[in-house]
Amino acid sequence: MTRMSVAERRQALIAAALRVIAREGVHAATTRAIAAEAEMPQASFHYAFASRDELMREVVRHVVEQEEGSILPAMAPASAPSDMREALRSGLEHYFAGVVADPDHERAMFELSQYSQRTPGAESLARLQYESYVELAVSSLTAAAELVGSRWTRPIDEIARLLVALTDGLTTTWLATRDHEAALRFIDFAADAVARLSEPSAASVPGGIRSHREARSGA
Amino acid sequence: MTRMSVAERRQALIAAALRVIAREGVHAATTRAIAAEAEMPQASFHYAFASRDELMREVVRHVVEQEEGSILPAMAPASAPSDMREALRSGLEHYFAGVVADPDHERAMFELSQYSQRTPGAESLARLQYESYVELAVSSLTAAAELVGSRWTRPIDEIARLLVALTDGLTTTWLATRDHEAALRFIDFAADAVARLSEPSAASVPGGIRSHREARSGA
DNA sequence: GTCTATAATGGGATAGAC
DNA sequence: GTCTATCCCATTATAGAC
Repeated sequence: MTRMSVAERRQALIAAALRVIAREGVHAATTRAIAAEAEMPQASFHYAFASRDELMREVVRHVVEQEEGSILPAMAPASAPSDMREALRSGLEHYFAGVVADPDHERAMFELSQYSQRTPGAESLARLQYESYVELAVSSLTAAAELVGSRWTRPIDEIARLLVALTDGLTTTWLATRDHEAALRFIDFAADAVARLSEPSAASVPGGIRSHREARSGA
Repeated sequence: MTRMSVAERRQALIAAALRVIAREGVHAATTRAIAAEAEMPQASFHYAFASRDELMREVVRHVVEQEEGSILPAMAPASAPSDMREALRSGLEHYFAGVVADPDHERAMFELSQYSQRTPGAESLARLQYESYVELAVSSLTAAAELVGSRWTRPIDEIARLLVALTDGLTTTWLATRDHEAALRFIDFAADAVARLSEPSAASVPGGIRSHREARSGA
C-alpha cells in the first residue's frame, strides 16, 4: 500500500464506497467498511478525505460524471427499428435489462439521491444527478429521432424530463415489487405514449395526425 | 405518563417515529429521538418494543394500513369532469397537491420502502406497501370510469399498476428537482396516455371517438 | 507519509431502584 | 410497572509511534 498518491487513494475509496453502498446500503457505508473494502487501514481514510461527508459528496459527483460519460447506445439497437414506438420500446427494454442485471446499482443511485436531498447543502447534487439523466435522455431521444426519421413535436428537453420520470417510476416500482410482467407492460405503455410526441420529419405531414397537445391547446 | 397501556405506548411511539422519519429521515430515527418525540423516557421504548427493528416493521405496517384506510376522493373532484382525460388530470393534480403540501411525508414513504427492501425478512413489506397503492389506484380508476361513463379496455389491475408507476416517477422526480412546471407537464402527459386505455361504455362506436348519442343508456 | 492505538461520541439495550 | 443510570458496542476522528 505504500507509495500511493492521495488522488489514487481518493479514487480507490470512492470506488470502494460505491461497492459497499450497492451491496449493503448507504447506512452501512462506514469509514471502516469502506477502508476495508479498499484494503486500506481505516486511518488512511482520513488521510484522503477530511470526513465521511466529504467522501459521500465525492461519490455522488462521481456517479454523475459516470452517467454523463456513458454514451448509452440505448436507443440504437442493432436491428434498426421500424418506427419511433419500436425504437423507444427497444431502448427502454435495454435500460430495463440493465436494471435487472444489477439492481443493487440502481438502488444505490436512489439512495445517493435521497442522501443528497437529506444533507443540508447537498440538495443541489440531487438536482445535478437528475440533470445528468435528462442530458442522457436528450441524447437518446435525438438519436432515436434521427434513426427512424422523425422529429419531436415538443421541446426535446421537456420530452426528456418525461422520459426520466417514466424510467424512474419503472425502476422504483420494479425494485420494490420485482414484477417483470408489470414492468414490460409499463415499457410498452410508455413507449407508445412518448412516441405520440413525435411525427414523421419527412415533407408530408398529414393533417389528421396532430399530437394530443396541439389538439388540446388548439381547442 | 403513568397508566398508559402497552398498546397505547406502541401507537404513540409509532406515530412519533413517523414524525421523526418525515422530519429527519430513517437514519435519524433512533430509539432516543423517537422516545423524546413521544415525550417518554428512552427505556419505555423497550418496554413497548423488543427492538428498534420491531418498531420499524410496525411503522411500515401502519403506513400501509393508513393508505388503505384513506378513501382518497382523488378522482372525484367537485366539478364533474367532462371526459376521462380531464378526470385523470384532475385526480393527478389533487395527488400532486398533496405531495407539494407535505413533501416530507412522501419522502418518508420512499425511505420506508427502501428500508424494507434492505432489511432481510422485510422485503415482503415493500411489496405490501405497493399493493396498497395498487388497490387505491384500482378504486380511483373504477370511480373515474363510473363518473365519466367510460370503461377500461385493459384489466383494471394492469392499468392501476401503470398509474402507480407514473405517480411514483412523478413524485421521486419532483422531490429531487422541485420542478413544478415539469411535474405539471408530466401530469398532462400521463393523464392523456392513461385515458387512451378507456373508451365510452354506453354506446359502442366503431372507429370514431365522438358519438351523436350523448344520452347514456338509463342507468 | 503511513499505520497502530485510542479518544470521544452516540447508539441499542438492560439492571435495578422505586 | 416505570424510570434512572449504566453497560457495551460501533462509529468518526485523531494522536503519536515508526
